[in-house]
Amino acid sequence: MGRLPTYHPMLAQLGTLPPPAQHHLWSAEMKWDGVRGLAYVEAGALRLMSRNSKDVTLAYPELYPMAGAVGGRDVVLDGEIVAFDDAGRPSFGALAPRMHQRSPAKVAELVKAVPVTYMIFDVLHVDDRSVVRLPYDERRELLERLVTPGFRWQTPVSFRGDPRAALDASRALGLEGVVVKRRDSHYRPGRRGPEWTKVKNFSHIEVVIGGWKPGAGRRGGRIGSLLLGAYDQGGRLLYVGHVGTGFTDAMLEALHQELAPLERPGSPFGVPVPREYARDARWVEPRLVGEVRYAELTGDGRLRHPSWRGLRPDREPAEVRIGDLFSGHPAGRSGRSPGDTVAG
DNA sequence: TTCCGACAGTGGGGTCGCAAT
DNA sequence: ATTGCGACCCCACTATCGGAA
Repeated sequence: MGRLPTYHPMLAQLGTLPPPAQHHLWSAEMKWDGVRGLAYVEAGALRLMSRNSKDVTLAYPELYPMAGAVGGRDVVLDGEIVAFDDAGRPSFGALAPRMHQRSPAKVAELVKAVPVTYMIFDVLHVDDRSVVRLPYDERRELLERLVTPGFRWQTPVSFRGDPRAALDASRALGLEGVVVKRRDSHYRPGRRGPEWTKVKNFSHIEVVIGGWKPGAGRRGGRIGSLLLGAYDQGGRLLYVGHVGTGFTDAMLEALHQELAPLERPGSPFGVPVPREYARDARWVEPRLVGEVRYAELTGDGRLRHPSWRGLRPDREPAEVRIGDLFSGHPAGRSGRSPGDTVAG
């Protein structure tokens, strides 16, 4: 049998849950926060490829035995490589050191510290046959017959029925969200479309603008990003990250107008902002409050995947407390609005 | 005509490796 | 030894354009 063809992973589009009348057309899977990987099992050997078709096999030796768990077939599988933290939740941060590591000795250390699990959710090819034209339901059935779950790999369940229940479960489990997939859809390699829709559990916070960085390219001469802060118990303005997306051109212009008269020579932050950010920063009096949507906080207390929602002129900067980031906002009541997760 | 998909280009938090300082 | 930078990972988002509806 011939060499396996190369596939590019199909991507999900960010969106909202389908309306209830269409629930029977969709299936929901938990969204695993890790790195995408296509697994090529050929002649009993595993090859793992990243989203951009880089060979990352050497970084994940604990997955090699998976080659013996597909009934001796040559297959191409699609899934997510995930590292779990002590609480049993997927942790991108715990996975990060592995992603670029190729040195066998260092990899071995990392495997021992934080082993990964391959969450398999699709099958693209079996022996000489591409199965991407099979509908999702049939590929799932094939996948579950094909793969024998192991300690370091599994085929997590696909939920039928009300996807809202799956989304609620994802939130309760501290997961990123769900991916809903059309049960009659083909696998479209390398494409991003609504037949795979990711629905995420976002949080919202209010932040104080403490400065901004000039942009580049078409953002040249304008705001590139905003430096954000929140006050701690001692009244110090702590740096919580940047936001550089979510603005329309008009919003950028309006912000520029509002920030210009607030400019000041030194940083308003009560603790040093990392040098690489402070270098070309323009500081402002911390008077403006805005709202930011984000996926989660990093280990350093920075916003991950932040996006700007708009100014909050109704808020006082002094009300913006860092404590709101770490407590008092359990996942689930952290300011989600219905529009985030439910189709309108 | 309007709408949608794909793309390019901006921005974020990270890690690692390597060249320049 | 430190710093800067690009290559990879994760990603959100806006603006644009051409073709589908």
